[in-house]
Amino acid sequence: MRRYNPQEIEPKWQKVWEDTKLYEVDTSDGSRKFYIIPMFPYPSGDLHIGHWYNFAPTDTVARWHRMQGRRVLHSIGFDAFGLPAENAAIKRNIPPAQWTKDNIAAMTKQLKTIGPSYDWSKVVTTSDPAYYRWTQWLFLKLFEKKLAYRAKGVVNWCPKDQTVLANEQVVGEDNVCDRCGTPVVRKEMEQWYFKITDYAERLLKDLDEMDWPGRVKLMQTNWIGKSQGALIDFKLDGSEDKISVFTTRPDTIFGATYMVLAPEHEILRQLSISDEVKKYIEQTTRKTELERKEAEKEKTGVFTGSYAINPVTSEKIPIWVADYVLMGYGTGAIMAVPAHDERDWQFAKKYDLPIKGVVIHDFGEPLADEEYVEGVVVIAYDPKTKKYLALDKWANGVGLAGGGINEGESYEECARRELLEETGISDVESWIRLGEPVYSHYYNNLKDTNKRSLGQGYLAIVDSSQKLKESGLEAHENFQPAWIDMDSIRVGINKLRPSKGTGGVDHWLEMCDRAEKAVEAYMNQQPYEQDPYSGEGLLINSGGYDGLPSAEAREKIVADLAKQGIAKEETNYRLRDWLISRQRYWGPPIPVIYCDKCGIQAVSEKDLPVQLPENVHFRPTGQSPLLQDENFVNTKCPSCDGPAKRETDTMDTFVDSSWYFLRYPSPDFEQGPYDPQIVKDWGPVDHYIGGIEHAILHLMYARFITMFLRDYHGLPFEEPFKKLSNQGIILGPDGHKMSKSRGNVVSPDEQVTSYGADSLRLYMMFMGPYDQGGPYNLGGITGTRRFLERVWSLAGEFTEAQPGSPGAKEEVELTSAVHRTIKSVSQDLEQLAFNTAIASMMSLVNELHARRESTGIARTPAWQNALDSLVLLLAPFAPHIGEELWQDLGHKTSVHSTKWPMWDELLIKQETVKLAVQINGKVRAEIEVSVDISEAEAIEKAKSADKVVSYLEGKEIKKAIYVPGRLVSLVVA
RNA sequence: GGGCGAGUGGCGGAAUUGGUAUACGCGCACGACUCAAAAUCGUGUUCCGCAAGGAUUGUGGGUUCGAUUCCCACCUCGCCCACCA
Repeated sequence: MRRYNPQEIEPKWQKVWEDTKLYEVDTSDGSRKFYIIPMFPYPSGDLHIGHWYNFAPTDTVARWHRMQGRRVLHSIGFDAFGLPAENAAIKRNIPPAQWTKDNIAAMTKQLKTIGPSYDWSKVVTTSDPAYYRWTQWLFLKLFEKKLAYRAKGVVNWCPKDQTVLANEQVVGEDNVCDRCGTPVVRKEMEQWYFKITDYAERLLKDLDEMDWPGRVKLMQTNWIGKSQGALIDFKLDGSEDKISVFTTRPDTIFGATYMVLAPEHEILRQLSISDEVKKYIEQTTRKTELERKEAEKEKTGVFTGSYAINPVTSEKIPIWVADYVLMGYGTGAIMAVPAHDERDWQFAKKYDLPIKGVVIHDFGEPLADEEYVEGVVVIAYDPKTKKYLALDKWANGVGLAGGGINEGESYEECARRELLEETGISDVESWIRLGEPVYSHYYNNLKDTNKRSLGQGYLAIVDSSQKLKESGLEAHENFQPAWIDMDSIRVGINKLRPSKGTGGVDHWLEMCDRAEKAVEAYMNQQPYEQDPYSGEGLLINSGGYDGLPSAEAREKIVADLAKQGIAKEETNYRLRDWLISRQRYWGPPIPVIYCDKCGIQAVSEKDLPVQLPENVHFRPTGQSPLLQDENFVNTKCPSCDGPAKRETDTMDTFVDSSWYFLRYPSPDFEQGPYDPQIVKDWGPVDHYIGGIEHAILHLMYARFITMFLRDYHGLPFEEPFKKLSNQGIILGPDGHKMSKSRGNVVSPDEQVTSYGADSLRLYMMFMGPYDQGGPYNLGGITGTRRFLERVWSLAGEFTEAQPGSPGAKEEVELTSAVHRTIKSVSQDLEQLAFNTAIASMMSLVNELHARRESTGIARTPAWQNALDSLVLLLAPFAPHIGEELWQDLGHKTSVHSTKWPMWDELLIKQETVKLAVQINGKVRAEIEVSVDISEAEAIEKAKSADKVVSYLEGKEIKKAIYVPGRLVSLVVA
C-alpha cells in the first residue's frame, strides 16, 4: 500500500486545479449563485496562523456550497494601501509600490499552499490604479451629493504616525491610535469628512433583520448610540434669550436645580462673565483630550453668575460652566438633575447645589386587582455588635419588621409601633429615615391578595442587649426576631422571591442597601443621603404629574411644553462623521483641486485616476510627501484653467475596503466600479467571514457606502453582507497573543511542511468552536494527521481487497452509520460547527476500523458506498487527500464537483434502543428495547430489570415516567 | 461604573423544546509487534474507593421524578463601551 505523503499529493492537486481552472466561475451567469469571501488581508508579506484560521474554514464552506450544486464565487484580494508600506519605504528605502508588490507575490504563493478554491482570475488589489480610480470616483460621487465635505474642527492626531485618525480608529482607555498605540492629541485642522451621520437611522434599523452575530449588531448599535429625548428651552433670567438643552429624561425636569454649559458654548460670549469664569473657560478648552480624561474623576466647573428659569417650576436656577458637558453632543447645554443623574449628583455634591428627588422606585410588575397600602419597613442596627435585626424563619426565609400605617399615624410613629410589636424593641437611640419612600407590587400569600404598597424605610440604632420578643405574632406566627449579619439577611430575603410580584422582595433588598449606607454615614457622623436614582419609577414633587410612571410622564411633559412652543421631541446619535483624509503618501489621492479664484474644485471624472507619483521623498514630517512633489501639486483649475494646487492628503484605507466586494464579480470592468448587471446578479455577499476586530470600523463603513451606492448608483441592495460570521482569535501555545517578542509564534508554513496543509486545516477546525479561537496546541495536529492516515489506509485496503459478498447485517449497519454521519456533518456545517462535524467523521472512521479488524474489508457495494461517502464528506475540509482518494476509489471527475451526499432518515433508524432506568432520579440500570415499545411495556420491562428489582423491594411505586428513546424514571417510597 | 459572553477530566472540548454528563481528540499508563526505538495496533484513563458503592459541570440556594441546561444570589475570567445628558 502507498504511504500517505501530503508533500507529494498537495502540490500535485493544487497544480491540477489551477491548470483546469476548476474554481473559476463565469459571472455573466448569475443562476444558483453563492458569493462567499473572507475579509481580504493586508499584504504584510507573511501569512500568519490567523489568516489560515480565516481562509481555510471559509474555503471549506465555499467548497461545501459548490458540492451542493451552487455556482460559487470565492475570491481573494489585497487591502494594499496603508502605513506599513510607507514606513518600510522610510526604513529600508524601497518604494511602497515595490514593497507592496513583492509582498503580494510572496503571500499569493503562501496562500496557494492552503489549497483554496479561489477564482484567481478575480483578484482585487486596492493600490492598483485601475482600482483606486474608482475609489476616487466614489469620492467624487459623494462630493456631488454633498456627502463628502471639508470642515474645520478638532481632530484626533497621532503624533507617531503623523496623521489624523477617524473617531473609530481611536481606541482604549487612554485614547490611543489603533495602529501604533500612541496616545492621540487633539488638534484643530481642516479635513475631509464623509457624512455617514445622514445614514445613522438606516444603519441602525437594518440591523434588526440581519443574519449577523448578535455581538456585532450590539456593538454597532452602541456605536451609533441613538437616544431619544427632547429639546427644551430654558429662558435666561432677565433677558429674552433662551438656552436649549437636550435631555432624555424630560420627566425629571421638576428636579432640574441648575444648568450646565460646555466651556465652548456660544451663549457664554453674550453673558457678562467674570474674569474667573473666562479663565476657567480658557483653561478647559485648551486641555487635551488626555488631560480631560485624567481629570475625569474630579469634575470641575464655575458659576457664571447668570440664572435660567426652569419652565415648569418657574424657579431661578444657576447656570454653571463645566468640563463634563461636551459641546459635540446635543446642544452643549444640559439641565442638571442631581437626584437622578450620577454625574450631576457628583457635581452637585462638590459644589453644594440643591438636590431634589422627583422619581421614586416602583418595584415589580403591576398585578391584577391590587389593594393599595401604605406602611413602613424598619431595620434595627447595633453599632457594638455590628448586627442587624430582622425576622428570622419568616416563611422559611428572612423578613424585615414593618407593617401598614394606622389612621392618623405618622410614618415614624408607625415605625416605632411596628418595631415594638414585632421585635419587642422599645428603646431606640436614633431614628434615621432611609430616603424617599418606594412603591412595590407584591403578592401576599397569607391573605391571597395583590398589593401595591408605598413604603417608607427606617433605620433604628439600638442596643442589642434589650430583650427580644420570643416569637412572632398573628398571621406569621413562626418568625423569630434575631440579630443577623446583612449578607445572611439578603440571602434570606432572596429565598422569599416568588415567581410573580417580586416587588416586595426587591423593596426589602433596596432597604437593606440603604440601611448599610445609612449605618456607614452614622458611624462617620454624617447625615444619610439617598444615592442618585437614574432608573424608571413614579413621579413625586412634580406638580400635576405626581404619581405618573416616568415613561408616561416623559411624553406628557414634552407634549405640554410643546404646546407652549418651548419643547420638541429630538433624537440624537453618538455617531460622528467619518474623517477620511490622511497626511500620508500611500493611499488614493483625494481628487480635489484648490484654485484661488474658483475655490474647491473636484477633479473631472475623465481625469481619473489621480495617479500617485512614484518617485517621492519620504520623511515623516507631518505633511504628506506629496506636498514636496511640485509636478504633482501644481496643476490647472478644471474650471478657469488658471494655476491651481492639488489636495495632497490621501484617503483612509477604510475607504478602499468599503467597496472591494462589489468589484470581485467584475474586476476588469472599465466603465464603472462594477458591471451593473453582474453586481445585480451576484450581490450582495451571501456569507462574509472575518475577525471581530472589524465589528465597527470596516463593517459600518462598508454598509454606509453600499447604502449610498444603492441610493444613487444602481445597486439593487442596501446591505452588503447577508450573513456574517466571526472567527475567534488564535493564541500562542502559552495562551497569550502571538508575538515575536514573546517567542510564541506558530508558523503555519512549518506546520504544513511537517504535517501537510490538510492536517493543519483540519486541526484548526477541530480545536474548538470557530468563533471562540484559543491557544494553538502544538501536539493537537498529530490527532488530525493520524485521522487522515486512518482514512488513507482504509481506502488503500479497500482498493486492494478481493470482491466479496456482503452479509445482510453488515450492510445494514454500515449504511446506518454512514447516513448518521452524513446527517450530522451536514447539519454541523450549516452552523459552522466544524469541530463536531470532524468528530463525527472520526467516529465513523473508528467504526469502519473496528469492522476491518473484526470482519475485514471486502469489495462490496456497501463498503464502496461507505468510503465514497466518507471521502465526499471529508473533501471540503481536507481537499487534497479528498481528491486523491476519490480517484483511488475509481472516480474520474473531481470530488469537488461531485454532489454532496444526502441522508435517509429511514436508514438511520435502528431497531432497538437503550433506555436508562432511573429510580428517584438516579440511573440504576439500562435496558435494551424495541424502538416502538409502548409506554406500559417499557415501564414493565424497567421494573423487572436485574438491578432494579432489589431497589423496588418493599417499596411502592408512586410515579413512573417514560421518555421514548431515552429513559424510564421510577419514583418510589 | 455600564453592557455582553463564558466557567465541564491533566489539556482542547461535546451534550440545551430539562432526560444515561465527560462524545471526539491530545496527553498519560499498560500490552502487542520489534534485537531496540519510532511508527502502528489493542486496552484503560472524571474523582474517591480493593470492592460494593459514593461524589462530580465555578460557589450557595430554589423549581422538578429528573438540572451542565430554567430561576435567584455570589465569585472568577474575557470582550466591548465608558462624563453622550
